[in-house]
Formats: sequence, structure tokens, C-alpha cells
Amino acid sequence: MKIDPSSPTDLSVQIADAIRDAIVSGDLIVDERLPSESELADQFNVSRPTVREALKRLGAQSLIRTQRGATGGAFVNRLSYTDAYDQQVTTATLLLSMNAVSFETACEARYALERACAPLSAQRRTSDHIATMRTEIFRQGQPGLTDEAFCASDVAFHRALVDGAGNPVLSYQLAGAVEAMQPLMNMITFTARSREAIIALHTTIADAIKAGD
Amino acid sequence: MKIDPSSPTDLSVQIADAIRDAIVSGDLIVDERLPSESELADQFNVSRPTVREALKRLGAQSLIRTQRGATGGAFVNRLSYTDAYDQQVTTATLLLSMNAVSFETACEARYALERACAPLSAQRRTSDHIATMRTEIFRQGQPGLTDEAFCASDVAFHRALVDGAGNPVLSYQLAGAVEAMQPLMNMITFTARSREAIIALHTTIADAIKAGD
DNA sequence: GCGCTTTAAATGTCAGACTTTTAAATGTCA
DNA sequence: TGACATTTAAAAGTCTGACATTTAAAGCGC
Repeated sequence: MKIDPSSPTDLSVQIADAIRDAIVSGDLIVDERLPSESELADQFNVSRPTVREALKRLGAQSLIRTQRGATGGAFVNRLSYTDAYDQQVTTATLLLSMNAVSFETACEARYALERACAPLSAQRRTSDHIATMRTEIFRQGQPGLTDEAFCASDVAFHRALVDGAGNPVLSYQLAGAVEAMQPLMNMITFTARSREAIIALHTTIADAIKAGD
Repeated sequence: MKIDPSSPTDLSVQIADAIRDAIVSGDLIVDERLPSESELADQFNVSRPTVREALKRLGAQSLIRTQRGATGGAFVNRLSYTDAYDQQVTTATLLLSMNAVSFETACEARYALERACAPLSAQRRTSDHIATMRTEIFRQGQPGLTDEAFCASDVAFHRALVDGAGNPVLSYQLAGAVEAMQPLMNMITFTARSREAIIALHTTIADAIKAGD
């Protein structure tokens, strides 16, 4: 692992990239302990704060975790499904809220992805998933429900549908599309009529999934 | 924006979260300049290195960019599609390489996602997409092609298929599944027979897309 | 009015010290 | 001997203050 002090790129970025590459390429394996900050500073011939900034970058990407104390240090992190999921949701939310993609595009993507999940979900869903879907449909039919609560319930319904497919990669992908759309959907006012239409659609879907179709 | 100095959580993490929330919630808008590091240090009542570590975290997530010089500083970043795409690929690659999800699961997800894209792609693909697909199929049929090159061509084929759908969100989602699988696929040896089967499948797909079906 | 120089503001980097946390080594007592 | 308390050392977390570098704008001379 080498860096170029004369490069215009920040040293902390170079160091972070060097360590990241070592992790991705497998030179550093999961749960392995990195040298201490002082040792890294010596290795790269930079100061400790610079090393720390690099480590913070890696920490932000969940590539490492740090522990204080005698046996502490920075450890290569096993990227958990939950971490990846959170990152995905944050990224997708920003993409939408900053208008990098339009609401319509996201809607279309969500619909297409759900169509892809439905057959798998029909095969594998447990009774829990069906129950969740039914509960949410019932909730959506309650009078006096705020638009915001209606949206939240809608998201919960779709998540149950996707989770039913039993494929974490799909759940993870759709999480971005579904959850990221929530803030935008909260700005929409649903009429009683449109709510009815949505509930009817949900009911049809739930029935089909239950029937294994 | 407030932090709790008595909390066990690192101050730099608290600060990063506070600023991130301000961005996501819209309190800080795109291209807005954050206060200088010294000012932030005063506001949060911490030292400048601590603020810097927080900013590095945000920079790693592409939430801000920094500029040096007189009018420099940290600016709220418009998350570009490209940035999100790169992050997605990195995350997905790690998920797979660290065995958080199995190769089979990823394959299934890829297949399901592609089925979702195919109808859209059939409608919207340009002749460029078709041409790319044909080129890659031809390349795959070349004798003497290494397994690695065969994989790369396979990835290119699938990317053309997805891009044909003209939906950046779908392209972005599938990018993770497709590109992340490449390193694992590179470890597979393809027999002449299995290559033939794959090429035949690709040809069928390309024909169907071209026919608008 | 154009172009060069100066200057100030901001980030990037460094050095060294101190604080806090944590676990292991050591010591003490029943 | 064994369980518990104490000490100690290692490491991250934080702070202070300084200097280097970059960059754009203000100032100046022609």
C-alpha cells in the first residue's frame, strides 16, 4: 500500500482508497485488525489526524469499525445486510429528493420491480407476510386516516410483498425504490376515491399471492 | 443542530449525523455552502479536527464536496446518478464477496430484475442498444475467448438490455446485481456447451426485444 | 481598462499533548 | 487455590496551536 505525497489528491483520500482496495481485493480479510493509527501514520509517513480522517471515510462506508481500549483498533467490517440496506435507502432518497430522477421514473421502477417479485412471493411467502398485507389493507380502509399514515401503510404493504419473495437482494433493491418514495408521496393528497382504487388493487394482489398465482 | 457532548457516541459521528439530517430534510439545499470548519467548530463547541472528521464522513457518502481557496468550503452536493451508481456497485460487490448473500440469491435477483426490465426495454430500446447486444453475442461466440472476457461481454450484454428500458432507477438497481456478480463469475469455468446455451438464450432475448415483444 | 501582484480566507497537514475507554496483568484476601 | 479488586498499558478520541497550500478577489501600476 503506497501513496503519492505529491499528488493533488488529498492524502486522507489516497490512504482511504488504498485501504479500501486492500479490503475489496481480499488482502485484508473480515475481522482482521488494522495497524493502530500511530502505526499507520508511520507506514504512510503522515500524521495521525490525516490517518484518522481516512479511517472516518471508511467508517462512513461501513468498511471498518473501530473499538476503543487496550485491544481496540480498526477492524475490517463484515458488511451486514442491514448496513447495506440503510445505505441504499439513504442514497435512493437523496437521488429522488434532489430531482436526479423524476417521481414518475421511480414509480415505474417500483412497479416493474414488484412485478418481478410477485411470482417468487407467490411461491414462498409465509402466512406472516399474508397477514401483514391484510392488516395494512384493513388499516388503509380506516376512515380518518391521515395521508401520511396512509402512505406509511402503503410502504409496509409493499415491503411485505417483496419480503415474501425471500430474496434479500430483491428486498434490498426495492427498499430503495419503495422507502425513498415515501417523503414525496407524503406530499400527495389522496381522495377517498383514489384510496379506494389503491385498496382494491392491494386486495387483488394479496389474493393472488395467497392463491399462489 | 445540536449535539450531546456527554453521549457515548463519538462527537464527530454526532456532528456528521446532524448535518446529514439537515441535508436530507432540506434545511440545507443543494450547492449551499456550509459554515467554515472553524465556524462549525465554534457552533458545536468542539475542535476543528473533530469537525473535519465529521466532514470527511459526509464526503465519503458524496453528501458534500469541499473546495479549497478563498471562496472554498464545504458545499451540499447534488448527488449525481453516477455517484449513486458507483456506491451501489461497491456496496453490492462487498455484500457478495463477504458472503452476506449467496451467489444463487444474486443470480435469482438478477434474473427477476431482468424480466421486469424486458417489457420496457422492448418498447423503448434504441437501435444502439440492439447493436450493442448483437456485438456482444458475436463476441461471445468467438473461439479462444477467455472465461474472463466472456464474463465481461455477458455483463455488457445485460447492461445494454437494462439500459434499453430507459429507466435510470432500474439501470442503477441492476447495476449492483450485474456488476457485483462479475468477480464471482470470473471464477467459473465455462464449457463450450454452456457457452452455447448462454449465447442461444441471449440471441432469443435480443430477437424478442427487437421484435418489441 | 488590462494585467500583474498582493492579500486574505479557507482547506490541508502536522506535532504533541491530554482524556477516556478497555482489557489484560498483577496483586490481595478468604 | 480461586475469586475479586487494583494497577497498568494500549488504543482511540479530543484538543490546541501552528504552518502549508490553494484560490479568488482586491489593489495597484501601466
